[in-house]
Amino acid sequence: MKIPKPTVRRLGLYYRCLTRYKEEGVNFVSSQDIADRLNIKPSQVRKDLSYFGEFGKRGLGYNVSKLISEIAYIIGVNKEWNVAIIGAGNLGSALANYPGLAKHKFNVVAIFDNDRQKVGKKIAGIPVSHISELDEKVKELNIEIAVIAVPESAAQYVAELVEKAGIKGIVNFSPIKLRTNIPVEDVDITLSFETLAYMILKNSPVNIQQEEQV
Amino acid sequence: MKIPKPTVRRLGLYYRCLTRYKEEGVNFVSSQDIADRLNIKPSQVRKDLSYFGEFGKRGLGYNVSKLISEIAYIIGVNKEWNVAIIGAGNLGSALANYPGLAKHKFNVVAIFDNDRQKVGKKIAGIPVSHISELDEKVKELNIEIAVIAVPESAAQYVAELVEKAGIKGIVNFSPIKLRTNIPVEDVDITLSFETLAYMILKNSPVNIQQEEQV
DNA sequence: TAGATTGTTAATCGATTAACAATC
DNA sequence: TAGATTGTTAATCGATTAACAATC
Repeated sequence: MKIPKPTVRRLGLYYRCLTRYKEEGVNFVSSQDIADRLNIKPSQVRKDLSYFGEFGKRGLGYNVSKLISEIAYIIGVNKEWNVAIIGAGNLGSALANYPGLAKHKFNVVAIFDNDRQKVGKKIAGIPVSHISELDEKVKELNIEIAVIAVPESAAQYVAELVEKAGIKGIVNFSPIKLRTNIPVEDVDITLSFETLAYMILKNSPVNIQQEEQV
Repeated sequence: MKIPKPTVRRLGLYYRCLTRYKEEGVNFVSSQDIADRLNIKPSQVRKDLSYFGEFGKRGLGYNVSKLISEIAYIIGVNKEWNVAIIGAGNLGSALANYPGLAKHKFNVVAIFDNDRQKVGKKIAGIPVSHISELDEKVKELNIEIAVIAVPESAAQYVAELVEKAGIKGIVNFSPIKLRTNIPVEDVDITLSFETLAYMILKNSPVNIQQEEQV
């Protein structure tokens, strides 16, 4: 069955929401409870879960611990992932230092750059390797995910190297659409700022733009 | 007229794509040209632009320079935006140091934290202010956008402070859904990794999960 | 049993795409 | 004029939501 992309993304949100409920000592929740916290509709929650099985009890709701482990299994959060960061610039270093990744079992185990000056230097305790060592390190360290944090001009080329090296998926921070045969998730920070800028302009009550859009 | 959210986001993509065409010395492009580079359909491009006006010439296409300035005006890129980062942790410092923002005229002019230890220290040349100075600095520096890079537990509270201070929009890096009356753009890095993880699992040819989803 | 809440169907809503007359 | 490409309508596709029988 075809699973809608937004459903997959929401699965991650459910996972977190349920983790919070568990921390609060709650054992059972209804789709309504989850929906309220996430600002969505309860039928959305039930529909999303129904793609993967029947996890609830009618009249009762969902067992929090059980649902957490079901979702963890579906989205692969029950597994550790080894991650390589390509590009040891500002963004790359930031991600290597970001504790949120390791917390979710995405372990940064290698950092690559094409600048020989940077090779050998440590970022977040990890020595930077030259990009030419990619194939070797991917096998050695069992790397499955690559983060692309290189300038736009190098991104497509790097994506191809990454795919050839046998990496299984890419989180792409560069602002271009990569052409690959492996899955890519785009995180486009600048685009988010631009979208926000548009929404702010549209929001302002006194605004020439407003007129044009009506 | 109601503009679809995806259209607004694509406007940013068109802007970049056109900028590249301009750098390449191209004067006119067709919707087909743009669509090819972005992996979308030409009718999508024309439809998106049509929400805002008639910018092309039939038989000829679009004047690159003219379309760039039209889109810049629509999404507010022709304007400088002053940005405050709330949270001087790893993510906050990374964003302050990220040159991609200033390049797109999103100028980080202030950084706030509630940790007195950090106040006064400089990040990317900007001294960290205590969060209690928010109102004052927002007026003084004409801050319109806040970046929320604080832990989950503080995010909603900070969002309310930000709104009260008169900031017009939020880019939210915390993993919770903020309840505000001003526009919010969510950048959920961990969620992107999780979504990728799911896609990788689904992609693997030999996989127990695969069975369940069919 | 009565009340609550699921899982699922069908209706609705919104976004994408194809098709084509208009026109450069 | 002939060829190309727009702007826009209508058809299609996909995702969300309401509604409700099933059932704990």
